[in-house]
Amino acid sequence: MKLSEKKLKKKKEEIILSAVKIVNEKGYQGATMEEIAAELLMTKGSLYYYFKNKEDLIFQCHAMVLEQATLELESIFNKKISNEQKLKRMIASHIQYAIEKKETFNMIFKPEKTFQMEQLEPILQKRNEYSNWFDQVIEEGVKTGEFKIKELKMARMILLGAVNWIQQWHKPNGDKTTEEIQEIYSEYLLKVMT
Amino acid sequence: MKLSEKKLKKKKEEIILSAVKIVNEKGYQGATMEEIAAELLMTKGSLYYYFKNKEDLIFQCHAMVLEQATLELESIFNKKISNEQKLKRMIASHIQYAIEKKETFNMIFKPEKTFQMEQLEPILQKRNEYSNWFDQVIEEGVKTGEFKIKELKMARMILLGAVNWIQQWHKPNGDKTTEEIQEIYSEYLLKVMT
Amino acid sequence: MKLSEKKLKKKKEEIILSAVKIVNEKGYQGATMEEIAAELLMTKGSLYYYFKNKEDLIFQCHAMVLEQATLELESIFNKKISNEQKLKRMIASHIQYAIEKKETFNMIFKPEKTFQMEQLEPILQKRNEYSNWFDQVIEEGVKTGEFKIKELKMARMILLGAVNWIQQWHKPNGDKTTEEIQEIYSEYLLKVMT
Amino acid sequence: MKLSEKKLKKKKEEIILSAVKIVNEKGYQGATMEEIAAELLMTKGSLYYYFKNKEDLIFQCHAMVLEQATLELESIFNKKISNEQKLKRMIASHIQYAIEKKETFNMIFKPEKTFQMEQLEPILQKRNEYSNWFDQVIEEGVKTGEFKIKELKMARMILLGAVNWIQQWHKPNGDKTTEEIQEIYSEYLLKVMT
DNA sequence: GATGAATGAGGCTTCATTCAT
DNA sequence: TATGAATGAAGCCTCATTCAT
Repeated sequence: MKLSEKKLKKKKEEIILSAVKIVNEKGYQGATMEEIAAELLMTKGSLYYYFKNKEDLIFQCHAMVLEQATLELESIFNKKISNEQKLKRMIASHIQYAIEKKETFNMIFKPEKTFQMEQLEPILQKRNEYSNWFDQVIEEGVKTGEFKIKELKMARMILLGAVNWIQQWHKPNGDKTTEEIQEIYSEYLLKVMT
Repeated sequence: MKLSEKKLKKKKEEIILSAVKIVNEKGYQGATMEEIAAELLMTKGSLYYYFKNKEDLIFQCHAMVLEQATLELESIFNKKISNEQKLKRMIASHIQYAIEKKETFNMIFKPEKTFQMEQLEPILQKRNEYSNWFDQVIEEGVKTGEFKIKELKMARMILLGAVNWIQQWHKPNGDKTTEEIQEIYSEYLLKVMT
Repeated sequence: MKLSEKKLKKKKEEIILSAVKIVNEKGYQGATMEEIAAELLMTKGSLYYYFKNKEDLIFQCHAMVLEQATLELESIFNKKISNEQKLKRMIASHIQYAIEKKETFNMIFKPEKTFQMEQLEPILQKRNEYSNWFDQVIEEGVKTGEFKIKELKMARMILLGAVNWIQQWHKPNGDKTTEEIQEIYSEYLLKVMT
Repeated sequence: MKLSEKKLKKKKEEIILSAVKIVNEKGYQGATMEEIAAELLMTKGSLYYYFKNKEDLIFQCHAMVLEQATLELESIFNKKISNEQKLKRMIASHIQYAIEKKETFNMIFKPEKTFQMEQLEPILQKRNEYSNWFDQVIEEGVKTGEFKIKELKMARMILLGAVNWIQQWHKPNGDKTTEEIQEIYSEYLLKVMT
């Protein structure tokens, strides 16, 4: 039945969203099934109808969030604009996640050491996929002469690290708007590339 | 009694070191008093002679580590070298922590959301002290014309974020030595400043 | 409605058979409604259409199994053969249950301590009915002089105990066939009676 | 410290005894850590100071009980009496367990299907050790001509089965004393051997 | 100072049971 | 009739904390 399947999927997603929220507030260990369920006005027992156990649930959180973020990067990559522009936009996209979708963002870049090997592997792979879009743009940019760096990977690491850090200090009502931050960061970070 | 006080302090430090290690491996929630004690061939009961409770212990871990790291920055700042050189050395010092003293490092820059407000405040203050040495060097550099940036705080954030990120990807037997990483990072990051 | 009643009864029996199987594998506590239902490609919710609750279902398992086994003994008792022959055949029948219908057999002679008094009573009564056929044959045999024992009940207990125990050690591919076991057991056990 | 070790051992034994009792009343699955602890006026948490988990506790129950029972058989075997006498006494010993130490007895002869392979193996071995003393007496008896049976194992199985069954029907205030039961059973069962 | 032992709260998980559809 | 979904009680287990010795 298409309908019931859809419903199931939707519910799963709701739960995942709730879990993402709690996990980002409290971390993997700190998040409790109780709280995740309470957020949705469910009882914790119900969660086990949808997910095998806590690890499974948290794993699917990672998977889902990474999926979305990666799609966004991909679409930027496929636009017909200069590599410099692409990189700027990617940085902006990433910053927006860090600031405005703090919850989902943390999930991507705070690799908890809580997964068994079998589950950890696919996550790391998906994370690589995500980073890969940055690498590709930088590489292209180097080819076209827009960027002038030798240590590609290092440059990418600096870039991601700098941007990820934002959510450590950013506060909703700070003295800079999201746009300003995006502007300043991309300006300064592009300096690294040139 | 000077002697017994010294002994007490030494013991406390031993415990803190053990705790730092475990916390960085497992996180705040994951670290157990049992394990922290076992590391020192003690029983967990004994820990409560030295620390009021788990939170207190972990708090003092942060305090101690930050103290040390800050002293190191201070000594660099007081050397008679150019601001560019100072910044390079600070970055190098920070990178070394991130790579070779991973355990203590994490403690500085992974602010767990586990502290009550009373305890959190002094930690944040100490962290500010640490960051402050970076700010001061950058500010001096701008004054002398070595650096040319308007957004001081932002630049410092980019710098710290980039460097902090290292320990997310660095592996002991990677293809770059600590020195190479220090070299590349300070080169690329100084580009931001100029 | 004859037809729908028949259907209902058939379905109930199917469920009972499934339950018998699972209970004998896992015990009362270990058997789950989920698994019992899964065996029949149903969902556990459906079971409650046919049975009031788990206890009721398991109870009816016992009832059904005992019914069948008792009928078998009765038919042996009504044959025109010597009491010695009858007893031999009853032992053989019981052994066959123990070996080849292990699942149903366990149900008869592993009295779980899970029933409330109201439910337990009728089960014990039915079990008595079953045992009674043994008693009657032995009694008749004593009257005719075929058997020579004073403690009838004790003798029957020894007999049943010995035979019930078979399924504790019997393995499908052991070095004795069912027939051999039936032969040896009835020979040895008849020694007790004489 | 000899003393503290002794205390520990004693406590463990107390817990085991409590567990044996509960398990025999409710079975492995039915017995709860809560109840086992309550019996000793402890809290369930404390049990985990002495045993790794439920399985470990129950396993040690089996081990302890089997140990004791086996020692008893061994001492009978080493007496200077006829094999017929030995067998009679062994049966009596076993019956006494079945009747008066019901709780420990069940543990020996109700092989729960709850142990992992690693734990199950040593238990089965110990059970074999126990049965072995019966085998040896029977074998010796056959050699000396006291017993006249071909199927040794079968005879032993009949014997054990019959005796184990006692506790299924025996009630504290029945019309036979333990001594009478011992008398009748050994008389009837020795018939099988001759 | 140190520890063995106990505790109790809280977390994960299972499962019989219910009920709207 | 059947089921998908939800519930809540109960069980196992962990662990910070306490305290008598």
